[in-house]
Amino acid sequence: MAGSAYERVYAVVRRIPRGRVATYGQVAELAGLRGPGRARRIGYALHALPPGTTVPWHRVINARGEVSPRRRPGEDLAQRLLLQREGIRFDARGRVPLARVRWRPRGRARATGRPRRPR
DNA sequence: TGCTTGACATAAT
DNA sequence: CATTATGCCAAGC
Repeated sequence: MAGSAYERVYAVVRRIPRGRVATYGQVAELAGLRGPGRARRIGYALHALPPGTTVPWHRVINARGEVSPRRRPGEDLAQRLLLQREGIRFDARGRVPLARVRWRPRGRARATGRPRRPR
């Protein structure tokens, strides 16, 4: 039930508006999981989603602005089509301009389009 | 109970 | 800018 790390992740993904995308790291941070490595769990959580879910999992992509290459060929392609269907354009390299389509949650948390972590 | 894999991220080359 | 190597944590077997 609610309270699980997965539920928090799903809750965040559900807030992603149509036509916008979020990165795994961004979702992880918004879900309360911070730091490197947590992003990996986001993919795991989404993969655990049951069929027929209402969670817009396809709006979650990697930090490169690219659809993560998955083990099953074709799945990533389907994700790309879903995004294109929402008005998101991909360039020849299969990447999306994150600066333009990245979801910017306001008031709820930071993750403003600023680089996260100075080195 | 312990090892391997994984829808990633970051730093280095 | 692309690729390679390493780190992190949890779930699956």
